[in-house]
Amino acid sequence: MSELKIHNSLTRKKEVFEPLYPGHVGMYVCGPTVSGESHLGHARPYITFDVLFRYLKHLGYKVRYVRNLTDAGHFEEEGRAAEDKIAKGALLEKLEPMELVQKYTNLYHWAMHQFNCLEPSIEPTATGHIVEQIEMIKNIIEKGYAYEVNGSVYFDVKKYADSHEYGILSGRVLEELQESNRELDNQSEKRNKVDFALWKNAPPEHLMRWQSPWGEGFPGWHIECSAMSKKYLGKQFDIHGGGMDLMFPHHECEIAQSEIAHGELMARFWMHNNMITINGKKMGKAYNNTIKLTELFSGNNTQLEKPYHPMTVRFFVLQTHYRSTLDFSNDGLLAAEKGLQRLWAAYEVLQKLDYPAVTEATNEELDKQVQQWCAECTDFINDDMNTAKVLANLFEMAPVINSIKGGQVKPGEISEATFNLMKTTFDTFLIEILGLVPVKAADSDKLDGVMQLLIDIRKEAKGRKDYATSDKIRNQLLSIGIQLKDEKDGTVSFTIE
RNA sequence: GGUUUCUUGGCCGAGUGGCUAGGCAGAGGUCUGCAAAACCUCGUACAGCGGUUCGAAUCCGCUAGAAACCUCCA
Repeated sequence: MSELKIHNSLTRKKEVFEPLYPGHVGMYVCGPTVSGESHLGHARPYITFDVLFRYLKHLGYKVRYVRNLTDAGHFEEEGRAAEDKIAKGALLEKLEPMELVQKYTNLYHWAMHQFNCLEPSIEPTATGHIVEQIEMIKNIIEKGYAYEVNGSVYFDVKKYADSHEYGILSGRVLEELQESNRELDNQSEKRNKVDFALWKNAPPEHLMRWQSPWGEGFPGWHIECSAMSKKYLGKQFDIHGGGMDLMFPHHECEIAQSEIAHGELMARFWMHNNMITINGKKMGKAYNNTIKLTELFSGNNTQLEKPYHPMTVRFFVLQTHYRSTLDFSNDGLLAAEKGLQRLWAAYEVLQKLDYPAVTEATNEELDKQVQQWCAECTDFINDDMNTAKVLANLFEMAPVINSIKGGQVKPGEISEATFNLMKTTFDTFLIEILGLVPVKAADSDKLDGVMQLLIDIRKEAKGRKDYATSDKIRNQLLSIGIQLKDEKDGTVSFTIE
């Protein structure tokens, strides 16, 4: 029996996972900024960590999964700024930040639901924890690692680096960062260009602002995660996850400010999923190649040949290891769509099969092979969540399942126990851990009745060799996405696209 | 400019020293009224060059190409 190993970005090695407190796991994942619509890039981390959340629960841990919503910051919506100027008098026409937050939060939750991602245990918002953030900043100032300039507060990275490892996560070297020739905003206020803001003084036009000991302003970009993770998971917790692009500077800054405020390394395991690329390029505003999730599901984007079902996307994501880049393409998704369909078909067959009570397998080799495939699923998921390999093994078993139904494998070739193990393995891994759900047609009872009628009519037509009629039924059903399958025993089943 | 990573068969994509990944597409076959579905069989791929080793896709070096981070970003 293998044990769960996780690649820790801190050490860049796979390490055996053991929680800080036996039986409990605290996990924090950086959530989205809800000032815009969720896009394909969001699919990756939240599906990845959903699988981890599911697996940890499967292992029997009591897991507290905290995933924040960043709702404090700059808020603009296309077209809204111009409107604002025109309709200055009407309060309801003005840009109301929380209105946008609500809108995009709803869309994000909807998309996560489509992906069958479990809801996190706590989903704290940055605006709901201004007090905690201010307290934490005060704490850091008291300890002498932050300074105030013109109503803004900055973290003193250089001082921190004198006694701590700044760059421990990202491998950055402070001197090299300082040599960087990039120009940043408010450079003049900072003692060093590597310093980062804990609190920013709000210019008059800034929409979101709060009272603080340093005047009206808003929290810096990194402090919310430190403050909220501490509140709900403690000074130190087990797992902190997020996209690779957050490693620097976001997570590096979190580590530094938490270390000073709480005196401990905030998380023991840091996990980072890799990026999604489109035609080899990272998806992002700068490349103008963003695919929103609503577009992905509707097909309403020039980069898409057709709409893709959320389960196809989830499957597509899980077919690649989370630390590899995942290149998006229509061909890739199309292949995933077909593959998943085949896997579902096998899963449904497995659900319906009656297997005889055979204790001794007559085909010992096959029996052993199936047992091995099942056992390996555990090893693979334990090996830094290798979902690609788990899926590969499930695919290995598809022909066995279909052969039992088709008669190529005789009842008794594998034992009943092995057959049941196969069933359990599919339920546990495909459904429970990987979180894939079968695509169900609505109104299945009535549809079944209609289908049975058509199947009967076709059967009668075939009986009198009226192939024109039987083929018409078959072909027209196919054209609307319902495929008839003539089974060996003469029965007919169907699948809906 | 600095840092890091990647380059696998038609496409996608696992894999870190010796053993078949897997999916999609394609070819042949079984079944079928014909199909579809299902089942069986088929590809000897690891950017190039050199090195280490009994043995390398897997380790080391060089070359070429690509990407990410250094700035909001999942």
